[in-house]
Amino acid sequence: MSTEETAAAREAGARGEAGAAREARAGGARATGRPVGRPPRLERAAIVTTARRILEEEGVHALSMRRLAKEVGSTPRALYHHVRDKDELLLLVLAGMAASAPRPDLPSAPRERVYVTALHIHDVLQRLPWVVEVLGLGHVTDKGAMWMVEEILDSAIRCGLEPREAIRAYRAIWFYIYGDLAYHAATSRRASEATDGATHRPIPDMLTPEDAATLPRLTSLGDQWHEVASACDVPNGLHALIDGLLARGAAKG
Amino acid sequence: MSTEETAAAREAGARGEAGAAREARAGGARATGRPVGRPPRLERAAIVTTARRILEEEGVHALSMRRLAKEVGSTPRALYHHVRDKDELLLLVLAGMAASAPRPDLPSAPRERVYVTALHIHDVLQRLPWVVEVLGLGHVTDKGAMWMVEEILDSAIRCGLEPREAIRAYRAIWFYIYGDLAYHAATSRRASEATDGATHRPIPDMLTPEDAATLPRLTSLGDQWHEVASACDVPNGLHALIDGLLARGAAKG
DNA sequence: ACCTGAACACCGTTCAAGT
DNA sequence: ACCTGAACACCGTTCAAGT
Repeated sequence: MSTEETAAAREAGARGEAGAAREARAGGARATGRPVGRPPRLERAAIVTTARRILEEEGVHALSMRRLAKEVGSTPRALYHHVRDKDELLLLVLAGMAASAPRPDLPSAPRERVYVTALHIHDVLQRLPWVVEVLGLGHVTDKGAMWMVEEILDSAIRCGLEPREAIRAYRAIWFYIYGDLAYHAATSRRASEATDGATHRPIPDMLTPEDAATLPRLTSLGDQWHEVASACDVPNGLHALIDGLLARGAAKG
Repeated sequence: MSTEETAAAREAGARGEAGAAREARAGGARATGRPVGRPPRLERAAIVTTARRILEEEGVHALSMRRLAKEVGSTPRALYHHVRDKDELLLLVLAGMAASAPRPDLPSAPRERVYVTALHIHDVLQRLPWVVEVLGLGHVTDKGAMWMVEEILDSAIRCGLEPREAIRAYRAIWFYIYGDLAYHAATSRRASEATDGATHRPIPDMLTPEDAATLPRLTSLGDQWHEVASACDVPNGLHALIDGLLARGAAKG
């Protein structure tokens, strides 16, 4: 009971004090020793854990408040005593996710530290497609992931970038990683939803013979497109992007 | 295309519909001249146009089949005679969007052609946030946008990249652009939804004083983060990315 | 304080008819 | 062939009570 309380408090504390205070009060007693109202049957931690399981197993589209209520053996209304709304629930599920992957060993050369950290961000999130979907809703980063931002900023500055250039470099790296993950999340989602033969039609599949004149490169590429598109090019792309970002900083300084 | 036109006009006129002649067309008569069933009151084009207006004015979350049916003066079921499902409707709305922006003049140097085309993609889509949202659902590109892919591939190859390196380069550029657009779409969506004071909290806003030791760069950056993040850095980021991509190709060849 | 059942205002999609 | 009204199986969220 007490361990669950601290777990809930930790979870809530990741984003604010109000939730933690409520959890600490719940099931407790007044100064008189009399229990204060009905004791809780549900715990925030149980709700969040079940929500995370649904997200992991079936993705963000499968998580509804009604479904979640059923799985924790309660009613939709009861959930709203523990989370303000679905948005807050998603934030709570996100909190602490970064800690699920061990922090990698980093090389000493700062340029390589940028690269290895960026690739680590990508590799961790690639295995957690639901996290990418939730981030796509516009939610902030888990605080446990902040060391990665710090590392990229610090290494970029040690490579000669001005602080604000380093911020821009971090953001460019993040947009590239996010774009890759979001693209693959979207295409695999569509592929799994495909009921009939209308599978996903990537760029060159909509070409007709008369396009050969105006789109010769795309036409001649043919099957190579699918082959290249199905392989992961993020290591190569990150190297190119980081080289470009650091070179532009070095040229100025 | 004459007898059935009057029939349709009569039908629609009896219902008090204005502009009935415009709607009388497609499903008309056989070679026999016999009308084949009830003439259509709805046209696919009208449905798609109204859907596009809703998307432009209020974004993808505002488009529902029921709302759309109301706005075209019909019922939800009737829409399904003209589109297979909501997915097909979104595809139809997307088709032809690329033609809405004039094709820019391109410089002659291939490296600059890659850059100008990439920036054009970004600038066009930045003004059409709903398109980004629909693309995020995993839909394919409008065929009218294919010249941009062709241009980037062709110029990259003329810069010395192998065809499959050029594909990878195009994809890296697209992921970066898409990441930037999706990020800004998500944050502005959240900002407009913000009911209470809980506005969007970007990365450094969750720092506490005791984080100064482990996250010194982020701590010292402070307000610079918001300043840099609110400015558009895509031109700079594209230059860096393209430099890196083309240099890596040149190094090999 | 916490929970329940019912309701409100929505979704996408389909059934069974009507014209 | 095209349309309508009603229905099915869902949503997130809230009201009015019960314990």
